[in-house]
Amino acid sequence: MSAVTVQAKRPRYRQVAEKLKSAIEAGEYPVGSLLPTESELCASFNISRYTAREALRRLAEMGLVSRRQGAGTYVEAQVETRRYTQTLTSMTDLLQYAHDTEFRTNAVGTRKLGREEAEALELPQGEAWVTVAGQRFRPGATRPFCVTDVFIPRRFAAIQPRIPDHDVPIYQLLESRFGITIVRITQDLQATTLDARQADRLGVEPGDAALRIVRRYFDDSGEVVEVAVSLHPGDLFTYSMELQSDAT
Amino acid sequence: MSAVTVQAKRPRYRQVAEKLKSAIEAGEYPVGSLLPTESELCASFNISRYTAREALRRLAEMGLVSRRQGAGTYVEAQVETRRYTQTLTSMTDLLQYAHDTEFRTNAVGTRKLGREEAEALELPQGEAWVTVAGQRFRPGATRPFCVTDVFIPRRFAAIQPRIPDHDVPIYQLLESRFGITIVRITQDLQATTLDARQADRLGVEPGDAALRIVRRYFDDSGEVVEVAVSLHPGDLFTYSMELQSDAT
DNA sequence: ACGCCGAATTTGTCCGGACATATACTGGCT
DNA sequence: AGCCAGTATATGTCCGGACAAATTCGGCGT
Repeated sequence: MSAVTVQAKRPRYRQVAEKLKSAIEAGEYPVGSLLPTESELCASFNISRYTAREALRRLAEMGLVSRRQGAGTYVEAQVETRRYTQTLTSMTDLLQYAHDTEFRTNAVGTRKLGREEAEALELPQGEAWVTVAGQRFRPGATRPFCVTDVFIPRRFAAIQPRIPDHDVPIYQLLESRFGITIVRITQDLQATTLDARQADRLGVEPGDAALRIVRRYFDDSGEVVEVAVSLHPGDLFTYSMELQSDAT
Repeated sequence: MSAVTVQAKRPRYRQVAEKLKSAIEAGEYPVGSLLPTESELCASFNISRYTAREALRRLAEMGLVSRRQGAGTYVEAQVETRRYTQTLTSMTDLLQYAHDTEFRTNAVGTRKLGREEAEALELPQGEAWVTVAGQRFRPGATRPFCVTDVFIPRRFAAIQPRIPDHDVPIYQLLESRFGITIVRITQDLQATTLDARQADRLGVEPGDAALRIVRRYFDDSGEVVEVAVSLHPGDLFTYSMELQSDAT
């Protein structure tokens, strides 16, 4: 048994990938520089092109390199950053309430935002927005666990009639009605104290704590297509999320 | 020009992948069933095994199928679900505060959890835990924007001396000291009203609203290795997250 | 100086073949 | 009936070769 075949249980392309990874981490190939070409790797490691390509593919999947036809293999990062990702398979995971909850629309209209309101939402004031206000109930509950204010740019005003009894999220209405694709969502969560009007809508006492969630939906051109502000009484709602580390 | 070569610009393996994807979506291959073997695909599509494998690899990357050596290719899902993912590159993204904030340790000790406490954290009572209490300050601030209680299983008690002036998150201490890898993190966010003791630690008034975040860190065997409970005054802290849709 | 064109280079696609390894199945034995 | 070994089958690894397509770059002409 020769010393070269000590770690022989792992496939060849993996061994090559690990060697290249170590070399990158050691700074032998700085970020931005080119890795050896496939044929050079074939020669230096005495492997076929298949094996070299498979090794490079692994590095690309790890995010360490990127490949461009005709150009070569560029080093993108010196270390493989461990990442934690939260994956939302269904929108239920985002909204955090089951599909069988009941939504009651309180008001639908169009209006310009006042200064305070616009600043609080970081939206341009002076523009007209379609606004929707509603409450959400768990089955059989008398007290809502959520009140929501939704703001939609005026160019989508045509969906207004379909809002009052919508049983899918409004952003989905927009997607199907206007052929939009939501590619980015931001969420801000903050604890606030309820004022009299908010407490009344939630059926709790003024001064109680509530979780305020501001969701912004963006389409592929980066435009805001919906802003939703939700208030949840502290005793009725918990926002849960789970993060998995990306396995290598 | 024949009708077969109409969509000729896309590579062959992609065309095969799309055909198989359509067949899966049409229910031709139900979830749980086996897709044709590679050699069958080679025969029916008149392609080489390379092309068949490349097509199947794409399907596997989409999550539609899974492959097992010796067994075959199983259908995993009927449709490619659009997913939104939150990616945390650095832990700063998870903890939501910059690295230059200052942590002051108030107390480190070991104790058994009382009934109430254990139930609130969903941890087994009766066991002894290493506990750490501290505050976190923004640079130059006199009021903390966060007070934290950390619970660590007793088998990690050896890190206690390194806690008081730690400048990296405690979970990183555990990882490097005990060779653990955190593979899963859960977070629960809820709005609460501060009692007198909590308000005092935060330097605010009792009855104020606060954001309560419970973080649980799990290692690769599924064991809890750390539980951290943070309280943030509502006026000083917002938890922001950004979700991207997975491009196909 | 500037742009265009062609040659060299590099990765992408595709083929045929071979052997390794994991899994499932079958039949015989206890 | 249940266990075990052998066999068939499926995917995994690896090789050699060939052509396609994208990129780069130098040289040529204007």
